[in-house]
Amino acid sequence: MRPGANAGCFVHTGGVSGIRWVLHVDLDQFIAAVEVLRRPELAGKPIIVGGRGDPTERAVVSTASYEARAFGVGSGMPLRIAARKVPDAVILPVDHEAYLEASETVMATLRAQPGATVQVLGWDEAFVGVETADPEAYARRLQAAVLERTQLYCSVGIGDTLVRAKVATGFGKPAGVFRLTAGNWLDVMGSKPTKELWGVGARVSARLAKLGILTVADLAAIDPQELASEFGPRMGPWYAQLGRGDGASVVDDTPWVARGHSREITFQRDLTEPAQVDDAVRELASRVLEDVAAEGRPVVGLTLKVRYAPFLTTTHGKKIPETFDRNEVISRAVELASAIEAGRPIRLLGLRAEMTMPDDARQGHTPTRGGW
DNA sequence: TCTGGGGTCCTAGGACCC
DNA sequence: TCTGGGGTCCTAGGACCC
Repeated sequence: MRPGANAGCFVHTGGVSGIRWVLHVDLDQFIAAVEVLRRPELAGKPIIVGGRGDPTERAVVSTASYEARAFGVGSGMPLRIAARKVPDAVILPVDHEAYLEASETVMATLRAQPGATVQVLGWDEAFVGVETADPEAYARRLQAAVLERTQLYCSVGIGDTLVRAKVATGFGKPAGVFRLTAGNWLDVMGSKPTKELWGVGARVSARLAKLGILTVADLAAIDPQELASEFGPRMGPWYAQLGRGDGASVVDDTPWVARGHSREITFQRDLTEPAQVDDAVRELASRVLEDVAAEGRPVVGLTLKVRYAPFLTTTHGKKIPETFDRNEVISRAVELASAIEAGRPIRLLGLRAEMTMPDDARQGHTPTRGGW
């Protein structure tokens, strides 16, 4: 996204006249739906996908079907607890390749639509920018095309900004279409808690509440600079903008360039021996190196993440001179591990490698943390 | 018998330099 | 013999998203 390249709506002067719209396409219960496609007998059953499909292991739910969600199961919940809530659930292992393949077919279908600019956000969602006089009709055509090509249902949010389109999708689920613009934003969202906004989580909404800001309408009314003292010069004003639903309206199909790659291992039994830690770090380093090698860009930094049982997480990072050298990276990773507290049980280790960025990589993002 | 794995970006504070 | 002010770089930690 390019801040400043962000003029909002305009009227196309030649050919088909229309306003530029942002559509947000989100597949319904994507992972569960893909599983049902290859196992039709599962249709209508409560399906939980997570980890290796074994609810006795440490793992979490990736997706639950609507039938399972009715029992209170959702993404991120420990698999063990989810299994307890739904005794009859079908529990399946995560199959990344299958979802990736389905996802690529969906995205290709979106890109094939006339006039569409597609910005992929993840396996199961994308922004589509388009000029049209009838965005609802265009949304219905997108849904029909995706369904025909993949047998998957999706919901579509229509907006005059990325934020409004993204939030609108929630009102369209399942398989529906909903439009949010500057005109109806406050009518629809004003009374909702700030946590409903894309980019406001539990922590920030709690800090906002302490300032007396409870609803989206409260947040929309705040002077952006007023939040800067609480949240910093960038995040403060950005939250105020979120409250109004304002922001970028340009869908950017620039191919994504990863800043780095990371790998994590959760141990089924906590590690206690230094030798186990050493082995695990070497294993992580070689996995990360495979991912980095596929990019062909040198490593410039390493971060080791350590989660001690029960749930204290620390990180140890280091910049390193640009290198492709495998042994160099592994020995730096092992060095980082020397910061680990001796004798303390370890539940998770993660290693992230940062890479050099190409010169033409996009700069000056609006804060989004984890999307585009 | 709590808490995956893959990402991104922001902020605070210390070190260091002039 | 007691401490300015501005800047950059680096690390650790926090927050959020799918």
